[in-house]
Amino acid sequence: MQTESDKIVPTIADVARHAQVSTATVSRCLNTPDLVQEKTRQKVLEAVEELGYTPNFGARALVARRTNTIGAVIPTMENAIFARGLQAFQETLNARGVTLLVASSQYRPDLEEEQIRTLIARGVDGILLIGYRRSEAIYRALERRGIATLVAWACDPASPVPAVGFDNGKAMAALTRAVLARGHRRLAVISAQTEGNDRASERVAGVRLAMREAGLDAAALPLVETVYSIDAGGAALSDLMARSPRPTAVLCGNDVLAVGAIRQARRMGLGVPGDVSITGFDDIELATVIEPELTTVHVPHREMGTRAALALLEMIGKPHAVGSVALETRLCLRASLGPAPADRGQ
Amino acid sequence: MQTESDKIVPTIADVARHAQVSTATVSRCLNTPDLVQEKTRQKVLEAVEELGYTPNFGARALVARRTNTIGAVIPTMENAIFARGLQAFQETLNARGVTLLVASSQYRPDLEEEQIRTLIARGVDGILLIGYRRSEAIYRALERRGIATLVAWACDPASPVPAVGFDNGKAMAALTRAVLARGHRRLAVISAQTEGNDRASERVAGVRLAMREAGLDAAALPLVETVYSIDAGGAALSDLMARSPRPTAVLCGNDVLAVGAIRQARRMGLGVPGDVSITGFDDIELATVIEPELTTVHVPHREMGTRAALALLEMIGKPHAVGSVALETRLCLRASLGPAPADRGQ
DNA sequence: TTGTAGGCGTTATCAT
DNA sequence: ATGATAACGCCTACAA
Repeated sequence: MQTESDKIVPTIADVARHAQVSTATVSRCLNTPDLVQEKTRQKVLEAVEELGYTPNFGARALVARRTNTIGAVIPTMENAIFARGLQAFQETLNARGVTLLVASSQYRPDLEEEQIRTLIARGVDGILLIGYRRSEAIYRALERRGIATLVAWACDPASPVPAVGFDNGKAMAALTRAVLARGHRRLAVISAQTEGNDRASERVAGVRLAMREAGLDAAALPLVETVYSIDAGGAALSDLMARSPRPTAVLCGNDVLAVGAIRQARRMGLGVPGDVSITGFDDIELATVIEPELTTVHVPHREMGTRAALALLEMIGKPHAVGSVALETRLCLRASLGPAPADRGQ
Repeated sequence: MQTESDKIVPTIADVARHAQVSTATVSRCLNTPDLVQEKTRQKVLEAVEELGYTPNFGARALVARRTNTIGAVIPTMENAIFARGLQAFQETLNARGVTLLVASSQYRPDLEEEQIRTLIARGVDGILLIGYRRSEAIYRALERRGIATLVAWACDPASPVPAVGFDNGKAMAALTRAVLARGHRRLAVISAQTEGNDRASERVAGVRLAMREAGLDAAALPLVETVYSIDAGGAALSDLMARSPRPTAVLCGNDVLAVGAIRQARRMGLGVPGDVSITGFDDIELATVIEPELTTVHVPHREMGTRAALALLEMIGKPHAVGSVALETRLCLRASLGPAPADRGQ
């Protein structure tokens, strides 16, 4: 029976003693095997095996001044979008021997700042952040320590911070044009909270842009901001449909809200798209599960995660600024968007 | 303009010099503030602020022999179930100043072992694992280092490894009984890969158990094992419905597969539950988005994540085995399960 | 090819 | 209440 106090974590010195060599030789066997003779290497590796030795991470980080760790702060994991991108991000890092440290901010700027500081303190070599909007102080802290910083899920080539993302506004404007092309004139929007969330605000701005292009009054656009959930999307739809005049098309800031809106329409006895067209953004699996299938914008989440990982690794290797990458999004026109119903004077 | 070489990470010595005290005093100010005079503390904290000092994690871990880090290895983040539980797990840890290190195994035992070893090397204080099934060697390695280990998403009180989870087999058996009670006699199952996945195998075993209780031939149960995706669930349904005799109820190992099966039934022109009843497991949001809404088993994912975090922290505090916790699951009877169609001789 | 020894940044144990 | 100093485990000149 092994009790707690028995726990023995072997150190490099134990291995050295066991193999009858110096600690330096052990270290070399593990880090630069070719600098040591076949025979001694054999001996050392055996000792390593036998003792179950693993280098102490802290000690190694202390001297190497690198942790082989990358941090990511995302709003929440409980969201297919981030989960999918993050999974790809993680797989890519992992394949290169880099560990991922994840934190979530729950969409709260104060929490995000705290999380970033924690990651800094942990000595991450690089960090992935969602969107640009945060305090200058944080960016300075990162820069001062030479921590590679990359933004994802957004992309503004004008920003000095490199990004791997896409143009939220442009994509939403394109979708809005497709809606307008079907004759809709009374639009409404259900959005995630725009406060402190540049992705959400840019999407709303995209709708407004397309409306202005079409000569509509963008300022009058009915807009409900709400939290991220299916139920919230439903509640927002109820709200909008109670207004007068009723919108004929409701553009949602993401698929989750859109699915909630469709479900609510169904419960209210409204036909989609007969009575009201509904669109989403992201193209997650949900989009083709709902009936009618959802018109949305496809975002290459996995590609974004993978390329973000590669970009970050490159920045760490040679810390000279890499350029931003804007990935292409794609309109997915599905049954939830139809022609505007004939105007019956209301 | 700041170039890379300018990066200066202040150390405790810099702070000490700045505040004209010893490094010991600085350390005390940060860790045991009451052991130092108000006046000097003031001075030190100012210096800390001014230099933007953060203690070096590696150095601290080296001497403290604790990292305040907990690792988790989950099959994938790209799965609402794990994402949700993990999010709660993370929030709870975070509130207590502990950082989460996440790795994913992509359902591959070899990768999982590698990930666990990486986490061990990083000096995690504790680790969360999904299900029990893995090599003895890994459990030994964890035990030898005194790393608190907890299993989630499963719960076998007989195992020496503590768990916060639920009884997959019992829950699935209960659901199966509800299906049988509606007159179904020709059941079939769509499951995730059972190889190396105790949650999946136990669910299948639960179905068989309930069948035997009802005097049915459990060995003859049609079973399709497939990967985790909506499309795969659909393909599996096609397969099953092509067999003779056709099943009247298809029990799926999780909601994602079930939703895929329902969508496929819709595409094949089959009525659910008129022609075939379909059930899931997990009760994720998807379950009430699909039409008809899905009969499934509700699992308290967030509660599981939170309690797992608390249990792990407790184990780290005083390393004497804590007991396993079996959470209750709940049947959610919804429209996708109906009475067995009248037998028309085939 | 291998060994010796100094130092990485912190904390904790002694003194003072 | 504060300061000097010895670990902690590892890597890497530098020496042999």
